[in-house]
Amino acid sequence: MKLSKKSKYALRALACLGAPGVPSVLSIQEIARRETIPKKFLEQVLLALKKTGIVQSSRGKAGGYTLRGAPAGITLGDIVRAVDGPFAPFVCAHPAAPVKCADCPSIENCWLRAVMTEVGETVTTALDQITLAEICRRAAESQRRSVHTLMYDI
Amino acid sequence: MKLSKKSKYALRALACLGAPGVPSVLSIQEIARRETIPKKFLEQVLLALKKTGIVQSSRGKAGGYTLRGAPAGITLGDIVRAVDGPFAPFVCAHPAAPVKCADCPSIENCWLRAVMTEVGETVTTALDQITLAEICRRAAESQRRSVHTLMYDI
DNA sequence: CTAATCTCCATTAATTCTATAGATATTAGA
DNA sequence: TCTAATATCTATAGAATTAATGGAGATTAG
Repeated sequence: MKLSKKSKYALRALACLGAPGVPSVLSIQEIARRETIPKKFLEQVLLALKKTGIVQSSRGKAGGYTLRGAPAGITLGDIVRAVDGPFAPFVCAHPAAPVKCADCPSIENCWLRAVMTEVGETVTTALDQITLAEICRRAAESQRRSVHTLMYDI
Repeated sequence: MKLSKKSKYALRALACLGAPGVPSVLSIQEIARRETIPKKFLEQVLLALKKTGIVQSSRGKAGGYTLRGAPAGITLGDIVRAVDGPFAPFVCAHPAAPVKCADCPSIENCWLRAVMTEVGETVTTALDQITLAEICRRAAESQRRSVHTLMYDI
């Protein structure tokens, strides 16, 4: 079980936008260059992030993307949900729009549904504990450490 | 993000084997029939569950599968890991065999790796809180409730 | 105007998941 | 010993999803 590349790209793009000392507006092209993400694919990712209000955009020359809120107010859960949808262990345990599985008697009587819905909530809560601010902080730390290592290596 | 059908089938098969009042040895065919699972596919699922020691099997006529331990000692995490592998948000955050992602500078300096490894651990812990015993208990409960409902419906 | 940007829709390519097929090995019981 | 019912193993076909690309608008600063 793993996260999609979309999620990964979204995280990197947002960390880029949330990093201190970086222009607050970045174009798709610029983010793609910095993070080595296929430009057209990143376009879709950012569009999804925009649709859920995590980023905002401006068009035309000098346009680009910005974080819409403070990094401390954006969670890993928000990001993953924006690009991959919510975590629903099975379709019948979807938090917003549960659907009967083909192999269940009925959605009310699916005995896996209740417990799996809880599992979904637990995982979602776990993902919502981690904020973009925290991710950025740790990114910067890792960056520092890697530069440090490099100095000693040379 | 969701669990695979393999996981779902594994859960149902194990709940079947762990249900009280059911013969303790069940053949693939019998489990497939009870749970409406494609027989040859179930075969692979049970084989995976066997490889990690969750079930044991006997061959030949009158052969079949049995739980290897008590339902209380088998967790949802164990089951999902057996059939789908461990939860590794990204390949570089794989708990046992981390691999450098194609787009990371190096596995040590991947700044997402550390935080994502922790996320993986958190989710894993959550999945390991739920035991097969608990799932069976709730299955039986749901069964009872559905019969009850049926009686009133008629 | 023009060049750089975001937006939208469609399509192809790659990968993973689901399911099936067929041959072999094992075992209980007649 | 034979037979029928079972698990085991490897391979492959089919379906679905994910990843990536392409191209035609729409918008806007300068």
